[in-house]
Amino acid sequence: MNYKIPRGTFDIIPPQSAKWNYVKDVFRRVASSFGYEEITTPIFEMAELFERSSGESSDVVQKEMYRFTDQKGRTFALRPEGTAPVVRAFVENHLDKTAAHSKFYYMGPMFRYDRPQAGRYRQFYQYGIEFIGSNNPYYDAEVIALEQMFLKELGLKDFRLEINSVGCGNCSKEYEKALREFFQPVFDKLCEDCQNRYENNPRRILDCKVPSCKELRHGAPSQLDYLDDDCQDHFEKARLYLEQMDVDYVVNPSIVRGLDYYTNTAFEFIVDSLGAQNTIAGGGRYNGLIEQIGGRATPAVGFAGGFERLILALESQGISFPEELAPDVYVIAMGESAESYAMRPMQAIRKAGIYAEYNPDKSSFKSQMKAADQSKARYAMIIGEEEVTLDKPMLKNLSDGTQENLSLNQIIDRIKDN
RNA sequence: GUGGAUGUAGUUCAAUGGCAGAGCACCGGAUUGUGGUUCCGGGCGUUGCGGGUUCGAGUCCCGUCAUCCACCCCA
Repeated sequence: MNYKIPRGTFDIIPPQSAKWNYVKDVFRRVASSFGYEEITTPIFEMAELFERSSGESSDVVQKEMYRFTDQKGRTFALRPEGTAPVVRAFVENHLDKTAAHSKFYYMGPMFRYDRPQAGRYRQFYQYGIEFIGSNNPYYDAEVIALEQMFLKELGLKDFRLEINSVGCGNCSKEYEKALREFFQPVFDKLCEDCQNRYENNPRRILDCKVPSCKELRHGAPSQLDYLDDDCQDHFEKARLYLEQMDVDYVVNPSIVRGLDYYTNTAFEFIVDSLGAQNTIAGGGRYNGLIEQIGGRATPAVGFAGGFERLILALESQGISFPEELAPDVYVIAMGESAESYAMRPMQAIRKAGIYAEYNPDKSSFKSQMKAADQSKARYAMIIGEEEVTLDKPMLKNLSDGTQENLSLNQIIDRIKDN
């Protein structure tokens, strides 16, 4: 084998591809029932789009972005996430001026240079929802309810929703200041990672798994105590709507989003059994992003989910996917004249929308019957010298063993009847 | 980017430093007109790749690549 797939990437081949299509179909259906429409953007954009939107100091920008320059020296990046491109498209198509609000869903590959492990890949596939155009907390609840309905529709069990509010530009900064003041006296006792977090993202100290850091954060201030009146009200209303829509959640004040543009509501859907990479979807409100990208200030909320992790979770829970496609009819022909005769009824059957399978490489009659059986076809259409003379193939019901010589029309009717 | 585990047939796994094997799957056959069971037959695998030690390496050593686990980060 001379060529190998790049690290952290994977092929989606049958029968796995059928599972992916099924999950995508369900997502499309659920998104449509909430009025969301599909948007597709390029998989690469100007690198600056992500640098500005995600935040220069974010891990995504600092070390995970696939950057490249083209023949004219322009710097692009393979998209590490889906929201910034959607917002770019929104602004570039003047939707900030022409639409009261926009409801988008998307799916496609994202790219991050990260060390692969189960549930984490360098090219991975996300689905996402973006609602742009209102600060009404109803929409926070709507996008969350959509994701929950999607997961339930697939039959996923044992997942939980955690929500938080990270506040707006003002109260968020106040809170981080308070956090730094709280940890400042014990700075030397924090682990090395947390000492870095202290400057870059002090909220993450609340998430650290090192026991000593867990001790040190007892009594640390909570973002929820630092929300200003508007943010407080927004969070309460979003929670109320969730309750009214029967969406179960727990408030987790230590939820942090990795990208800089999030405001107010932040949330994650988590499946514990997945291991370290257990967040299957995450998102929140990003009221400042559109203006930051150059559009008119427009509030928005959305989320993204990972197909790999979702499918991993579904499989580990033994959830059934639609059965693989089995032929309706398996065509068996004996002898040269039968083989050429068989083409005509076979094509007619296919044209009628019936799945007919045929394997000319199987030599003996017996091996053809065996193949018909293994294919799980409902019927075998058997054609030999007699059938050619009669111009009536034999249709055999493979589950009860009955068989009968029938005209082409009779065959099609019979198969369509059940 | 850091630490650890593992790489043998399509797959799941064997093989004290001494002839690379088995189950399952797959293919063919047991009178080219009747399928699931059964029986018979079918494997020359760069033992992930490259070096080294040795009379001899799947096995020991070094490097490398990949996967997995944890950290980190996140979907």
